[in-house]
Amino acid sequence: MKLATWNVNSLSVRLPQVLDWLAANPVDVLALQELKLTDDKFPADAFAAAGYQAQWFGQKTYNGVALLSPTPMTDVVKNIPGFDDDMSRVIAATAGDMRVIGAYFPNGQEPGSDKFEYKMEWLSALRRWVKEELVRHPRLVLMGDYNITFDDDDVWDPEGLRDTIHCTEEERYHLRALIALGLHDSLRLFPQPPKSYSWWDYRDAGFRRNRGLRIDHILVSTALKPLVTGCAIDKLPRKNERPSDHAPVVVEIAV
DNA sequence: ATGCCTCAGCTCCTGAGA
Repeated sequence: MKLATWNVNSLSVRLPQVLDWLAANPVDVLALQELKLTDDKFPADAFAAAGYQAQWFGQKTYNGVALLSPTPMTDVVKNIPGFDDDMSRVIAATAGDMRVIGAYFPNGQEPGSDKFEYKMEWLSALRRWVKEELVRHPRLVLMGDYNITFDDDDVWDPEGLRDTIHCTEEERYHLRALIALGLHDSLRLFPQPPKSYSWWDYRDAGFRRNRGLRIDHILVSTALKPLVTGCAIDKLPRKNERPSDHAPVVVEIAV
């Protein structure tokens, strides 16, 4: 199975690019984040014509997540059970015998802000739920835009950005706590080019200068880890005209 | 320098993203 995650920063704008990408990169599951559209505007017909069924959870202007797959997905869950949230950030489904969670983690804006506090609460709730999901579904993939870097290797300017948003110890604590549940960072299971990032600021020629962050991750459960045969960031779509600021991350699992 | 892009929308500016 091949699975991928991509923050498209408006599906309305990026739909042609997503369809092009799927044509060149057939996958079993694609998780999308930042749809920025309401459910009634989701282009289900366009994906169906391309051979993909969809489950989606939209929201006006902000957030919004979806899962695409050529085969039916079941047991769909939207957002974190038991965590009251007015933002559409999580969609989970079973594809084959694999549980897939696509998530758009809160940005957090700035340490100490209300949005940062919400991010911490959201992360705690996610962890409680994923812990339960892992019991029910040993074969589990948690992928999406985490808005958190693991360490300095994920940051183009570790000194300049130390303790800024995406790079704080509080955020990284939560990321390590997810790992401690029995999840594994797919990308780091394989050698990668130095300075591998998944997001680059639109401003100041961030992509051209490779001033980026690795904040989009695919975590796999311990049962899946030995079956993972590859993981990579696909920088090609970032070179498109009118690109998303994020690049897709792709994992291959021998199941 | 609370900006430098990009996107949505209460659209010709503002808020948010990261």
